[in-house]
Amino acid sequence: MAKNNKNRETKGKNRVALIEATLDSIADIGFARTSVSEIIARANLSRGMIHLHFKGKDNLIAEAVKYASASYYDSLDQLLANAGPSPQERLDAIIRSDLSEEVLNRKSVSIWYAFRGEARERAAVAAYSDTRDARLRDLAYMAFLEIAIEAKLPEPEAVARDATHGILAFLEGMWTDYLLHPDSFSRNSALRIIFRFLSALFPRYFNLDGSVV
Amino acid sequence: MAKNNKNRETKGKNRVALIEATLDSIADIGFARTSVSEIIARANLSRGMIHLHFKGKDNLIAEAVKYASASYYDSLDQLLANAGPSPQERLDAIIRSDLSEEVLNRKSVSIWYAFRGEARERAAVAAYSDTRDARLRDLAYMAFLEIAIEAKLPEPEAVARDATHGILAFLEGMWTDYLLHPDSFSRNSALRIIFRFLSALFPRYFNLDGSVV
DNA sequence: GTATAATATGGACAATCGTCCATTTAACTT
DNA sequence: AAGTTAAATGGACGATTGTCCATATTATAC
Repeated sequence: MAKNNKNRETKGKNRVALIEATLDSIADIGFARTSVSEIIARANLSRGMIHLHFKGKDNLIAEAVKYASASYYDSLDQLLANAGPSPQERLDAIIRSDLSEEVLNRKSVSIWYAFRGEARERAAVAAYSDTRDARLRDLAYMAFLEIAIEAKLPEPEAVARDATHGILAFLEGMWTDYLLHPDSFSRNSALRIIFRFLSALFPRYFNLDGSVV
Repeated sequence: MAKNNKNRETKGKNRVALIEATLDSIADIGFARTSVSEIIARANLSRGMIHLHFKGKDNLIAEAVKYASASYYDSLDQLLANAGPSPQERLDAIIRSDLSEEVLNRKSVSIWYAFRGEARERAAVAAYSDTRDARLRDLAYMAFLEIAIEAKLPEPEAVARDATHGILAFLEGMWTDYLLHPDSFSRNSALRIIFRFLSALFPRYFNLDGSVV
């Protein structure tokens, strides 16, 4: 037992090392230039390791997609745990988390866009992130619906649906902004802009600084 | 003279054929799998043509970036020419154009994201699109500023700046939406969502269907 | 119609790709 | 301590990469 654990720990260590070297390479030099030689050089491991752990490069890439997706949602979940109870506080947490340095940084945004840019990997990304993406979407929808009903807006479901779709598109757009202009990108501006739009839609629940309780 | 023209026409024809074959391949199978062999097969031309017209693959890719960028802005400009005179009509035109089938379609969105995903090509994309992007940004800013001043909003410059940034991020987000879910994406939903947010910010200038005159 | 120059072809080339395996090294069991 | 199993190495392999050139073809000029 103890032996197996130790063995598996070592094995797992190099497995993860390969995945992280792959992601590093993709973030640094792009998907197209990320070769087996590049990956093993970054991981300081020998050629055969990829075959041993993943049976081939394609599988390694697939696992890297899974890993990156899981990392994103894990970070997000961790930050979301601190959200206040009110719907506007929950939305505030979603927005701030998705724009936080822990979730949105040069490496993560590069990796995310690299995978999306490759036709073959888009399906893999979708497969591994759609269920959890749906959960996030649901979280936002419920919060908006609560607000729309309490604010006695007409057609609260339609408002909540559009607001949810809108906020997620907004966040996506901010990620693109960061990818294309990482130096001039400002998290505070991004937050203020989103909250400006939200405060126009739900004046009593948001202002330029975030949620109002 | 006449000879040179005819020669140059033929030459130019194959030059463009190579660029378009490159873009087709990138859209279809991604950047990483787009090889010289793949490109010449799609263009029905011989191996040496890439060297003759572009001196190498890297240069062909660079020209393809330029070409794709120019195509996008050309389509956009053409559609923007039909915009009405009022600021809200100009913004309406920007939004509708950027989400029109002519500008936003499976091929264009695939190409755009493929280039952005490749670290090496991000700089090239930025170089060829930033000046014209700035023009679009300026167009939107001027329109929003006009509205914000006329509506007597406090701090009209700040409002216009945020609204501009916000709308462009919104549009970016909708493109991502289309990339990830091309089948379920709805142009009408995208438009309604954007106009819902805009009508909240500027109630007398927009409603759910677009600009109000 | 012949000469000249531009355009196009397709294969040769070294370099690199990803896969796989014979071998060595390390870990664990008894 | 010897034996057994798992992990790791690094080179061999054929396939494919992008570049480039000798050659053929076509278009223009004289």
